[in-house]
This record gives sequence, structure tokens and C-alpha cells, in this order.
Amino acid sequence: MTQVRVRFAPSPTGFLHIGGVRTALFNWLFARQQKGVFVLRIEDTDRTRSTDESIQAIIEGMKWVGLDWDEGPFRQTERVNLYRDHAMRLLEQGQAYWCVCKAEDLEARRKEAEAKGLSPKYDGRCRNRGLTNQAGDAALRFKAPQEGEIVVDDLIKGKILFDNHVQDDLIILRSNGYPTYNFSVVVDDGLMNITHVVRGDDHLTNTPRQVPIFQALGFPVPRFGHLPMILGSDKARLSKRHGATSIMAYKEMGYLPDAMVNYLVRLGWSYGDQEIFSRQELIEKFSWKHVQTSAAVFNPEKLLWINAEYIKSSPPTRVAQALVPLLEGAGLRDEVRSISDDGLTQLVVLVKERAKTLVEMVDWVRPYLGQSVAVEEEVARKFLTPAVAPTLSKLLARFEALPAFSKQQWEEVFKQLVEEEGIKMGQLAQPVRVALTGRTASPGLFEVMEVLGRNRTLFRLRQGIERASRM
RNA sequence: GGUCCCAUCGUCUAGCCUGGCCUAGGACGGAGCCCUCUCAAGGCUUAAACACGGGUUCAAAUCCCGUUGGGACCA
Repeated sequence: MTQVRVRFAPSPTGFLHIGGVRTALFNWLFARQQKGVFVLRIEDTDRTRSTDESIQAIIEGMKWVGLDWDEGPFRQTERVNLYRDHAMRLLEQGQAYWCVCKAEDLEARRKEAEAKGLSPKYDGRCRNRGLTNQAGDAALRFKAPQEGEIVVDDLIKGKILFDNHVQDDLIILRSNGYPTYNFSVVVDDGLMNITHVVRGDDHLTNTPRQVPIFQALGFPVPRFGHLPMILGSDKARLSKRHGATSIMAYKEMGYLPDAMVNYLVRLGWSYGDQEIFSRQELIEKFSWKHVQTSAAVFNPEKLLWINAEYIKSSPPTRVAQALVPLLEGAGLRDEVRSISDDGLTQLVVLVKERAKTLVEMVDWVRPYLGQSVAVEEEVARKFLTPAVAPTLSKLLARFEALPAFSKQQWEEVFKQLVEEEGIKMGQLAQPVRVALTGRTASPGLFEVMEVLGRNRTLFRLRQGIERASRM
């Protein structure tokens, strides 16, 4: 049994796209499950659109989602000579030929053929002319088989038949000496001993063009798997209009990498009714058999739900770590420095059920960072009224009488006061909540006090009373 | 235009290969109720789908053919 070798081969023409991450993810899962090798290859032969920043973005994105590769990153621009050598070999073997047809002529002939109702493929004019490339401006074409058929047994879609009659003699080297996509891919996959080519569905019809090239070059033909596309809510290919498509944008929006991976893998793959998977589980349970054959619509709401699930269930220390850069980004650098790791973790535990993203969490955590807390005018006017001031003062006095904070004890004292005053719980709880957090919504009051500690609780309560008396 | 792919609730999907267990299950989102110091979380309930038409069969979401509709690639 030969070792599984798969690859992810993005073009560095922008940021790392969500669709790309999913393709990488399926390859990675398969490699890890099979104890195989995952290769990262940068397809940058389109020199006009490729940039170094994009390469960095790809690497950064892959690292963030935790998809580690075993070989690479290779860059195709560093391998151009390999492609030329292999092209020349095909020429020597009589499996390629020089073509001097000009683009305009080809276009004209194609239109003509179409008008006559014929297929618009290359008419093979130069196929048997035995031309050389003396002028240095000829393109090299592959002599594609014209008879029989190519059978692709796709890992996902099953057996697909392609008739060779309709196959074109593809250009493999352009007149400028640069290889075309379909050729460089085959040379690389061949030389890198790729056993399973798993890529987007948009490459499906490239497969019957590539298979004969593998054969002509003497490479074993890999297995192929074609993943369905990801669509936007209008069922059009996912693009910026549907919201963020860059993986790093999701980092900035406060998504956890594990949540991202979980969502993306479930978008097109299933394991019965299970929704949440650890990485280890994914590696164990993944199979091509349950990869969906049809395109899937990207659903931000479900992603948000999964993210919330991960925020709730991930180790709080990990969430706290991920939260730090966002807190700093929100201008809370000093506050973050003055809180201990344990303290921050405690805050995460306090609010994790309420925050669906880390960005939301920043806002939830904010009231618990300083000594005092800001209370908006409007909120204060509504809850910190002179009418409640006396009750708040009584509460303060009773809390002050307690030497140390004890959740149970303070809650008892609180409820007793409510009873004595003949009011409802909420009538006292809301003003206290506002005094302690500056908000009308917060975690449970006594959890809040626990996190604030005795001193800050009393301090904020006093401030609240002061404000209520002034109203 | 040619070739190829695809088709179950609004969305992600289970079931399809190996027909009967499907009065089609789960999840997100929606609606309602419960819990409740607020907001969440949680629990319970609920609406919501086999694209259409033929066939095969005692029986079809499941197999076959066609139609329609989406999509990809080629240039």
C-alpha cells in the first residue's frame, strides 16, 4: 500500500478564501487519517495576478485554522524549467507539436465552426505539419487522444465518462515559453507523487484533459475527487457581496478557528446527525462517502451558532488567550495588562454563555475590567432613582457588615431585604445591576459580585447610591 | 453552443448504493411555552421538504428514462 500524498494548491491572487480553506481541510483530514503527506503548493504562474502578500496571506490563514503541511510551500515560478523540460520530452516523443496559429485566426475559425454547428475546438491545423519553433513564437500543443474515452472514478461523484472526440489539443507551453495551468499541474502532481487530487468541482472538466498528459509523461494517474462549490445566499458563487470571504476576516470578527473548521467541514460532509466534532473525531470519522455531491449555501447564522457552541465548550483559558488581542485592539491594552490570566479566564467563564463571538465577548467583559464603571445617563435616570436610593443604602450597609464575600451569604442577605421591603426581586436587582455593571443586561447578579470581589462591589454600589441621590 | 456535474424543509443535512423500518429524522434560523433578578444559556412544543412527468415493482425519496431548473468548464 503506497502512502497517501495529497496537496492544496492555491493561486496567490488575493486573500485565502473560505472555499480554499475547505478544500485544504478535506485534503488535510484525509492525509492525517491515512497517515499520509499533505503538500502545500503555490500556483503562481499567472505572474500578473500573483503577489507575495497573497502567499503570506495563504500561509497565515492556514496556520490560523491549524492546517499544517508536511512539504512545501513550493512555488511554481521556481519550477518553470521542470515544466519546459517535460514539455520538450513530449515533443521528442511525438506527443506534442508546435503550433503557429495566431489568436485572432483561432478566434475566427472557432466562430466559423460554431456558425456551421460544429464544435468550437481547435481544428488541428498544425497537428501534422512537423513545424519547428524557429521564430521562437510558436506555442506547444499536446496531442490529445481523439478516440476512445477517459473514465474518471471520482472519489466523490463516482464514475464519469468523457468522450475523447471532443477533447482539444491543449496548449501546454505558451508562445512566451510559460506553461499553461493544465500542464504545470500535471507535472507537479506527477513529480510530487500525488496519489489523490482533491480540488474544487470547477476543475472536473479539466480532469479528462489532464489524464492523457499524466499517461504521456509516464506518471501514474492519481485518484481524483471533486468537491462541490460553496454558494452565497442567492445561490451564486460565494463572493464579497455575500459578506466576508477571507478566512482572516473571520478571525477579526471573533470566530474561533476550531468553530470555523467544524462549520466548513459540515458544509458538505456529514456523519449522521452529529453537528459538533473535535479535530480528532474529524480525522477518525472523515470519509469521502459522505461528502455531498451538490453545492452548498454558506450560512453565516449556523456558523455563528457553532462559534457560540465553541465559546461555551472550549477550555476558558484558551478562549481567554484568543480574546487578548481583541481586547487590545479595542483600546483596552492597559486593562488587559493589569488583569491576571486567571482573572481574565474567570471573566470568560462569567460571560461565555452570552457571547457568540469574541468581538461580542469584548463588550461583555468590558464592565469588569476597571475599578469603576460608566453608566449611561439614560440608563441611570431610569434605574438609579432617588426612590431606590434608601433601599440601596440598606443593602450596602448589610453587605458592609459582612467581612468577606460569600455568594451564598450575600444572596441570602439580598433576598431577605427584598422580602422586608415588600418589593419584587427585579425592583432591587435591576438598580444594583446598573450600579455594578452599568448595563441593564448582565450575567447573574451574584456571579457578577463574585467576579468584582467585595471591594469593587461595595465601591460601585456606593457610586450608584450617590448618583441615585443626585437624580 | 458543446461536454460534464447537480436536484430532500428558507439553509446545512440523514435516508438513496443494498427499494418496505419514512404518516421523511436531526441541526441552524422562525413561532410558542417553561425556567428566570436582566440578558443569555437551557428544556419542551410547533410550522416547514422528497423539482416535475413517465416507467419497473406487491411496494419508490430510494432503481430506470425523460423534462425542467441550477451550476462548472471550454473560448
